[in-house]
Amino acid sequence: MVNQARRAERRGEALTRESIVAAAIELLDLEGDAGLTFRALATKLSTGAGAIYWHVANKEELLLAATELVVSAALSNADDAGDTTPRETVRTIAVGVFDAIDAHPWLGTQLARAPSHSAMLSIFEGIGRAVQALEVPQAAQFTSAMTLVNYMLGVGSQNAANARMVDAAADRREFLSKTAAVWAALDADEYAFTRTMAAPLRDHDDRAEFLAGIDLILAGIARP
Amino acid sequence: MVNQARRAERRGEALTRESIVAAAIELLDLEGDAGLTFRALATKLSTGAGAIYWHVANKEELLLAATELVVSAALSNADDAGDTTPRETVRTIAVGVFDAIDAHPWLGTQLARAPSHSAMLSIFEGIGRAVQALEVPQAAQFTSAMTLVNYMLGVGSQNAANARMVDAAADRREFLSKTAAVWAALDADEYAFTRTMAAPLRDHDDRAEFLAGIDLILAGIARP
DNA sequence: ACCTGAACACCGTTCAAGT
DNA sequence: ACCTGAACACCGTTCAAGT
Repeated sequence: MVNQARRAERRGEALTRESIVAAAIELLDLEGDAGLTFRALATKLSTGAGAIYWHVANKEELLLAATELVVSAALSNADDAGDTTPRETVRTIAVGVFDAIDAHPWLGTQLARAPSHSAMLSIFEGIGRAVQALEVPQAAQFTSAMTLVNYMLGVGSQNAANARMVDAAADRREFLSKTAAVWAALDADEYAFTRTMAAPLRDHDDRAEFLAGIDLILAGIARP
Repeated sequence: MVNQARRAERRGEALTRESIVAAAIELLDLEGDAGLTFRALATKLSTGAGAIYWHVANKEELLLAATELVVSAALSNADDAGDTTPRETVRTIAVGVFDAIDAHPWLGTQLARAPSHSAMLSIFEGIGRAVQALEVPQAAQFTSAMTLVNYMLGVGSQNAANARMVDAAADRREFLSKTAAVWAALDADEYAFTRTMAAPLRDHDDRAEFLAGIDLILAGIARP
């Protein structure tokens, strides 16, 4: 009886792995990494916390599945871009991952946390093929692909961390200009360089900056 | 009376912020990220969990202090290297951070988690000065320094994650060769590139590979 | 000023019991 | 087969009470 009531609340939809992962993503997007708890998830799905464990082994597996789903969506978008050069392909994949992390900041944390899983492999494969197409010598392909992917990972975790901060601050622009103010006020001797970077920090565009880094690495790859 | 007994156990040493941070680092090194709890820390320091809060605001501040201490030690080592070229300086700083993360895997997670704090600033400053010395044009300095630091961050979080995995596996070599075997067995169409990278993955040296990535970026920076 | 240790409000996960 | 919901073994953090 009580069961039936519960099921009715979720409109007869059975609890499935897919619906659980989808709800987890919604929760992560809305509340951030800390927002995903089995109790909150259970409430959202009108069920008990324990029920989720029948479909998903544990929290790690749930996060892995969420990551995989979001990344594969981003990469299949990138697939449709119809790039004409390998350089463009690298940029498309990179921007795809960047935008996915922008839309789902928890993804940055997640990718940095479990680099060996399937989402990471897909990214590595896509980048690697483009590197091959760039006619990078066999021996340099590993380093080239890894450098690109590691850079993407670094920016991703930065963005995830920044998103956590911005949550506290009112918005991103304000956050950047506050940080820039801190940089500008640093000790003139100890932080001579960083001080001069306050203005670029305040005015930069994250996405453009990210792509500039990709281009820098591509230039290094192309160099004999 | 009971107080006196406690104090005697820790040999009369007062509980200080420094001793707490040092104990936290030991715990993190020995047990990993999950090993640092206020209860474990209190036991190690022969005190109560609540006592720690008189010296440290919360867990985040504690992790920040631990990160700062380890990074500044690594960077001051790098300072003593007596590099002759800016390229060498970049490599020395990069390797210093790499080795610090190698010795303290939790550091990789931590740096990726809170990029705006003081440890990250010190790294950025060191790299930035070297970039300036490379005579990179003003407008490109921000991108150049950020790209290097983000790459270092990406590798760092990878290494932290790998260290977590290796804990489960017997040792690193075994872990790499197992992962390589998985790569080699991937679908021939879907993972054409990654399959060919199984051998490089198995045989590569982390440190050398990391430096090769730094050199790649440096080559891109030097390119007109 | 500094410390104690119980208590609070959470977690992930398990599992007997239900349908 | 699938779900419930109480229970277990943890967390970080607070705080009245002690010295």
